[in-house]
Amino acid sequence: MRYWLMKSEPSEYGIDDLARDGIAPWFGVRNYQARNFMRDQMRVGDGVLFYHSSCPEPGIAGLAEVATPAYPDTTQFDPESKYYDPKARPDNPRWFHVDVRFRQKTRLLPLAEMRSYPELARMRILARGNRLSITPVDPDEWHFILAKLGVGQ
DNA sequence: GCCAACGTTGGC
DNA sequence: GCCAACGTTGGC
Repeated sequence: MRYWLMKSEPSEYGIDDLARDGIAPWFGVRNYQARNFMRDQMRVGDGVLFYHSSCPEPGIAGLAEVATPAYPDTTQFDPESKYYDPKARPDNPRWFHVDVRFRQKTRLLPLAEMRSYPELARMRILARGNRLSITPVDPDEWHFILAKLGVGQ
Protein backbone atom coordinates (compact mmCIF):
# COMPACT_ATOMS: atom_id res chain seq x y z
CA MET A 1 0.00 0.00 0.00
CA ARG A 2 1.45 3.28 -1.13
CA TYR A 3 0.25 6.84 -0.96
CA TRP A 4 0.29 9.56 -3.60
CA LEU A 5 -0.49 13.19 -4.20
CA MET A 6 -2.01 13.98 -7.58
CA LYS A 7 -2.45 17.53 -8.83
CA SER A 8 -5.27 18.73 -10.98
CA GLU A 9 -6.53 22.13 -11.94
CA PRO A 10 -10.11 22.38 -10.68
CA SER A 11 -11.04 24.41 -13.76
CA GLU A 12 -10.03 21.33 -15.79
CA TYR A 13 -11.05 18.54 -13.46
CA GLY A 14 -11.62 19.03 -9.74
CA ILE A 15 -12.78 16.97 -6.79
CA ASP A 16 -16.41 17.80 -7.57
CA ASP A 17 -15.99 16.33 -11.04
CA LEU A 18 -14.55 13.16 -9.56
CA ALA A 19 -17.37 13.02 -6.99
CA ARG A 20 -19.84 13.18 -9.87
CA ASP A 21 -18.05 10.65 -12.06
CA GLY A 22 -17.03 8.23 -9.32
CA ILE A 23 -14.09 7.01 -11.35
CA ALA A 24 -11.94 8.82 -13.89
CA PRO A 25 -8.98 8.10 -16.18
CA TRP A 26 -6.01 10.28 -15.24
CA PHE A 27 -5.07 10.99 -18.83
CA GLY A 28 -2.84 13.76 -20.12
CA VAL A 29 0.28 13.21 -18.03
CA ARG A 30 3.27 14.01 -20.26
CA ASN A 31 6.10 13.83 -17.80
CA TYR A 32 8.24 10.72 -17.61
CA GLN A 33 8.68 10.71 -13.86
CA ALA A 34 4.95 11.02 -13.25
CA ARG A 35 4.28 8.37 -15.88
CA ASN A 36 6.75 6.00 -14.25
CA PHE A 37 5.07 6.41 -10.88
CA MET A 38 1.74 5.39 -12.42
CA ARG A 39 3.11 2.66 -14.62
CA ASP A 40 5.65 1.09 -12.29
CA GLN A 41 4.73 1.83 -8.71
CA MET A 42 1.01 2.40 -8.34
CA ARG A 43 -1.15 -0.49 -7.19
CA VAL A 44 -4.90 -0.80 -7.08
CA GLY A 45 -6.10 0.49 -3.71
CA ASP A 46 -3.25 2.96 -3.15
CA GLY A 47 -4.35 6.14 -1.40
CA VAL A 48 -4.47 9.44 -3.29
CA LEU A 49 -4.53 13.00 -2.00
CA PHE A 50 -6.45 15.01 -4.59
CA TYR A 51 -4.71 18.39 -4.87
CA HIS A 52 -6.11 21.49 -6.56
CA SER A 53 -3.44 23.54 -8.34
CA SER A 54 -3.37 26.75 -10.37
CA CYS A 55 -6.44 28.12 -8.66
CA PRO A 56 -7.35 30.78 -6.08
CA GLU A 57 -6.99 28.33 -3.18
CA PRO A 58 -4.44 25.63 -3.94
CA GLY A 59 -4.48 22.69 -1.56
CA ILE A 60 -5.78 19.22 -0.82
CA ALA A 61 -9.48 18.98 -1.57
CA GLY A 62 -10.31 15.31 -1.14
CA LEU A 63 -9.32 11.68 -1.12
CA ALA A 64 -9.27 9.11 -3.87
CA GLU A 65 -7.71 5.76 -4.60
CA VAL A 66 -5.98 4.03 -7.47
CA ALA A 67 -8.68 2.03 -9.25
CA THR A 68 -6.83 0.25 -12.08
CA PRO A 69 -3.36 -0.73 -13.14
CA ALA A 70 -1.75 1.62 -15.65
CA TYR A 71 -2.76 1.29 -19.30
CA PRO A 72 -2.02 3.32 -22.46
CA ASP A 73 -3.39 6.86 -22.63
CA THR A 74 -5.45 6.96 -25.84
CA THR A 75 -5.20 10.74 -26.16
CA GLN A 76 -1.56 10.33 -27.26
CA PHE A 77 -2.81 8.82 -30.56
CA ASP A 78 -5.50 11.42 -31.22
CA PRO A 79 -4.34 14.28 -33.48
CA GLU A 80 -7.33 16.31 -32.29
CA SER A 81 -6.29 16.04 -28.67
CA LYS A 82 -4.14 18.63 -26.98
CA TYR A 83 -2.29 15.67 -25.50
CA TYR A 84 -1.45 14.24 -28.92
CA ASP A 85 2.08 12.90 -29.20
CA PRO A 86 3.16 12.35 -32.81
CA LYS A 87 6.02 10.14 -31.68
CA ALA A 88 3.76 7.68 -29.89
CA ARG A 89 2.44 4.68 -31.78
CA PRO A 90 -0.35 2.30 -30.79
CA ASP A 91 2.07 -0.63 -31.04
CA ASN A 92 4.56 1.27 -28.89
CA PRO A 93 2.68 3.59 -26.55
CA ARG A 94 4.68 6.15 -24.66
CA TRP A 95 2.14 7.43 -22.12
CA PHE A 96 0.23 5.45 -19.52
CA HIS A 97 -2.21 6.30 -16.80
CA VAL A 98 -4.34 4.74 -14.10
CA ASP A 99 -7.99 5.33 -13.27
CA VAL A 100 -8.74 7.06 -9.98
CA ARG A 101 -11.80 6.39 -7.83
CA PHE A 102 -13.51 8.98 -5.65
CA ARG A 103 -13.43 8.38 -1.93
CA GLN A 104 -14.54 11.59 -0.31
CA LYS A 105 -14.34 15.32 -0.28
CA THR A 106 -12.58 16.88 2.68
CA ARG A 107 -12.24 20.38 3.95
CA LEU A 108 -9.68 22.23 1.89
CA LEU A 109 -6.21 21.85 3.37
CA PRO A 110 -4.54 24.92 1.89
CA LEU A 111 -0.97 24.88 0.70
CA ALA A 112 -0.18 27.64 3.21
CA GLU A 113 -1.45 25.47 6.06
CA MET A 114 0.57 22.52 4.81
CA ARG A 115 3.65 24.73 4.93
CA SER A 116 2.95 25.54 8.57
CA TYR A 117 3.42 21.94 9.75
CA PRO A 118 7.00 20.78 10.36
CA GLU A 119 5.71 17.21 9.94
CA LEU A 120 5.09 17.96 6.25
CA ALA A 121 8.23 19.98 5.56
CA ARG A 122 9.75 17.19 3.49
CA MET A 123 6.81 16.83 1.14
CA ARG A 124 7.82 17.36 -2.44
CA ILE A 125 4.81 19.52 -3.13
CA LEU A 126 6.21 22.09 -0.70
CA ALA A 127 9.60 22.27 -2.32
CA ARG A 128 10.28 25.42 -4.27
CA GLY A 129 9.80 25.05 -7.97
CA ASN A 130 8.26 21.62 -7.74
CA ARG A 131 6.19 20.97 -10.82
CA LEU A 132 5.77 17.23 -10.70
CA SER A 133 2.04 16.45 -10.94
CA ILE A 134 2.29 13.08 -9.18
CA THR A 135 4.43 12.57 -6.11
CA PRO A 136 4.76 9.81 -3.51
CA VAL A 137 3.57 10.61 0.01
CA ASP A 138 5.19 9.04 3.07
CA PRO A 139 2.85 6.99 5.27
CA ASP A 140 3.57 9.30 8.20
CA GLU A 141 2.62 12.30 6.09
CA TRP A 142 -0.53 10.56 4.86
CA HIS A 143 -1.68 9.76 8.39
CA PHE A 144 -0.82 13.23 9.63
CA ILE A 145 -2.80 14.85 6.83
CA LEU A 146 -5.81 12.60 7.33
CA ALA A 147 -5.79 13.47 11.02
CA LYS A 148 -5.67 17.19 10.18
CA LEU A 149 -8.60 16.65 7.84
CA GLY A 150 -10.54 14.85 10.53
CA VAL A 151 -10.73 11.70 8.47
CA GLY A 152 -10.64 8.39 10.31
CA GLN A 153 -8.36 5.79 8.78
C1' DG B 1 1.18 39.22 -15.05
C1' DC B 2 5.63 37.97 -13.04
C1' DC B 3 9.14 34.96 -12.44
C1' DA B 4 11.71 30.92 -10.53
C1' DA B 5 12.36 26.24 -11.43
C1' DC B 6 13.02 22.67 -14.31
C1' DG B 7 12.09 19.41 -18.28
C1' DT B 8 12.70 19.07 -23.23
C1' DT B 9 14.59 20.11 -27.63
C1' DG B 10 17.93 20.44 -31.02
C1' DG B 11 22.32 22.26 -32.95
C1' DC B 12 26.89 21.21 -32.66
C1' DG C 1 26.79 13.85 -25.17
C1' DC C 2 26.82 18.78 -24.01
C1' DC C 3 24.35 22.71 -23.09
C1' DA C 4 21.83 26.99 -24.47
C1' DA C 5 17.33 28.20 -25.66
C1' DC C 6 12.79 27.54 -25.09
C1' DG C 7 8.33 26.14 -23.08
C1' DT C 8 5.57 24.96 -19.15
C1' DT C 9 4.18 24.90 -14.43
C1' DG C 10 2.23 27.04 -10.67
C1' DG C 11 2.46 30.05 -6.53
C1' DC C 12 2.14 34.63 -5.59
